[in-house]
Amino acid sequence: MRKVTLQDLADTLGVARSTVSRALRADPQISVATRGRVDRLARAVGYHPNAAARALTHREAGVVGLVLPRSAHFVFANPYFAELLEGIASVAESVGLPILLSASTTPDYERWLREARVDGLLTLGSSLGESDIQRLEALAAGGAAVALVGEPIRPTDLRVLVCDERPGIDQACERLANDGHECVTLVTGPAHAPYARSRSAVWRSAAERHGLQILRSITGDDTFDAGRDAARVLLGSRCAATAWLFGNDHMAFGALHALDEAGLRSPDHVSVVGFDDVMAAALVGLSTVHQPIRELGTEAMRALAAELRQQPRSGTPLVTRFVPRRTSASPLSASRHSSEGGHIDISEP
Amino acid sequence: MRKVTLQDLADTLGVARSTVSRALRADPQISVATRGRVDRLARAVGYHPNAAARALTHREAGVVGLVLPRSAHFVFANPYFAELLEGIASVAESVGLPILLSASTTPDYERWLREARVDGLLTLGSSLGESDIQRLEALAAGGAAVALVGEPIRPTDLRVLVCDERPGIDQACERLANDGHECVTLVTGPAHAPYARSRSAVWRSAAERHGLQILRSITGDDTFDAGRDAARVLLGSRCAATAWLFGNDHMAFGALHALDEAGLRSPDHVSVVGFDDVMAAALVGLSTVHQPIRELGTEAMRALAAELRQQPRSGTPLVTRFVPRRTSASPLSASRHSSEGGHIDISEP
DNA sequence: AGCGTGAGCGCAACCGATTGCGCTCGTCCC
DNA sequence: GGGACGAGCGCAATCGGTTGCGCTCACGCT
Repeated sequence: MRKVTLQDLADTLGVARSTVSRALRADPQISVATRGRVDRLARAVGYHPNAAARALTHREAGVVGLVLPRSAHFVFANPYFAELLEGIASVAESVGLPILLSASTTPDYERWLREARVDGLLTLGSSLGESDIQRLEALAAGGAAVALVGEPIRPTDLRVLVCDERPGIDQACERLANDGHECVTLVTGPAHAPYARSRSAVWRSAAERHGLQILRSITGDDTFDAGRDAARVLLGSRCAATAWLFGNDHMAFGALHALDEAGLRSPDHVSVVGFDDVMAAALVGLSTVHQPIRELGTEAMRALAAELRQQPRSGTPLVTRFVPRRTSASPLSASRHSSEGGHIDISEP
Repeated sequence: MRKVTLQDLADTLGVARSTVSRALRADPQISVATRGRVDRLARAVGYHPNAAARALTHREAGVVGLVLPRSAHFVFANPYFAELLEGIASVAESVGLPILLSASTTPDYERWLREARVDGLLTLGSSLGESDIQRLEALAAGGAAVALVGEPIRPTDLRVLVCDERPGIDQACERLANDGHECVTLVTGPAHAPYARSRSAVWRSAAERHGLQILRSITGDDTFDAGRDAARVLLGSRCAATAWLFGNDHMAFGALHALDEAGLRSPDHVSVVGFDDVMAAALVGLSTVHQPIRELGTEAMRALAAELRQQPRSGTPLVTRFVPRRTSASPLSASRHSSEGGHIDISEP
């Protein structure tokens, strides 16, 4: 792949490099005649300006970094991220900002900024620790363009994109209460993740508001397996809860699988409510709190692009809503065992 | 984010730019004393060499492009790609080659090569057309490093990574035949995609070898919906096949969903066999042809990295095998309707 | 003292594109 | 016919790092 340069074009046309450059950028101070010759030749030989040289003079890479949380396995196994990435990728393509993928847990992305390899960062939250967030804030405070999606934190220099979890969660609790539920179990993300603590708190307050008692509270690492294991524990301990509330659909799916393994079915044995409403939720009939995941991704990418272009931008607020499906119903099944109290209430630290 | 340059370091130390550069690269012709001073200062101010400038002199970007087939939706919705990406991303991280994501259906990747934005391309097959492949071959013939994964084509300048589909498919057909199946249906990917034609041909020859008659052959676009629709058609037409063979798990899942909708169950009504063995397959008990997807991704990335470093590399051959699970069994169910022949055999063009 | 030697560093060109400035024409006007 | 003017283009510096080459010393040797 012999790369053709501006100088090559200039040489074969017998003009200066600068003339070719100006002609290609449609500079009016170049005659239409030469511009035509230049354009034709450039097209003929398939000339494209060297990205590195361009980046050097323009002082911008024209690339944004996408920071994935945790391992690649964690991200790609979770359908929530799949939809999020879909939204992000589609906008990235339409605004012409290629995405550099940071599959690392290590702060590679910080180096990328310092190397000017990327102009900004789009960070996917939902498992960042306090320290990660502080690091990002430091970068943003230093003038870097950083957007954070799905991480409910105090407003700072970061562009934070979230949707309001409260309406959907409130609706879910209201519905459960109306259906006759009184005791529930909460299974949320890791206690060290701010996002998980926030969501957990929202579930708690909504439950309390609607008179649902949280018999037990479990935290997992947001994976399918964590949901499955939590369900096994609950089944094994004969918990009296008539509904299980989850921090995300992925864990809820794990729980449904555990129920299936045990020969039980939701909502007959227990109602199951997720959070996210990933596409598969509709397929398996999971009752869940709908979150416009794709929009979350597109809005985040658009916000970042706007910041890079120094354009102001008013984001449309995103909001959640409860979507009742098969896995939530009245707790009327006879297959439930009532407990005589004494269940341990594991509240997170 | 004030970027600190080599010149800045040189100025504060009172030495030449070149000295700083050499010191940082541990050039022996720089005294240990100055090297120490340089290193210390560089670390103190958090210096990182500008990626664009480096790329310009080194004549390589240190980045590889990842070309996703079709739309972002198509890719991220399919668990096969999730696992593939997982493998690719993990190796990319370990060999220090950032990934530039081409979410585009348009040949952006070609521009990236010409702009020297990437040093090589990793292309995910499984839905490329003839013309796409020819374009890639042209790029490779022009000296570009191009790897193609999951696309069984004739050997060329491309590094092609596939695993041998035949053993697993043969085992599947053998098992079905042993279980007493005689008539099957084949549902594979789009007829215009070489990979799909190849896989279809392998299924056909294996079926023939084991005395399985292919009553009907349907092509879909490899999506969940395509599988669901194919199943609906089959259910509606009361096809006599006792087993449905799929080109991938994703479509098989769609079919299982259609069966569920119809109040039917596999293998009671019909045996279902997929291809890929994505993680979810084990969960739902889908009988399928196992393909080491993650290894496919890691091997492809490693092969590309080796090519970029001009290192020879011998890939380990990857192979498939049949994994019987719940959805395949003997065709003994009474709920099946025998057909009186006359079913149309839709063979692809 | 004179010379050679080599360690240690600076000068400057280069990668490829962009851009301010100045040069060279042709044209028009008085 | 000579000067002013502007269209059209070239020169050269610049972005930040890399690298061949040459320069400047201190030192050791005869």
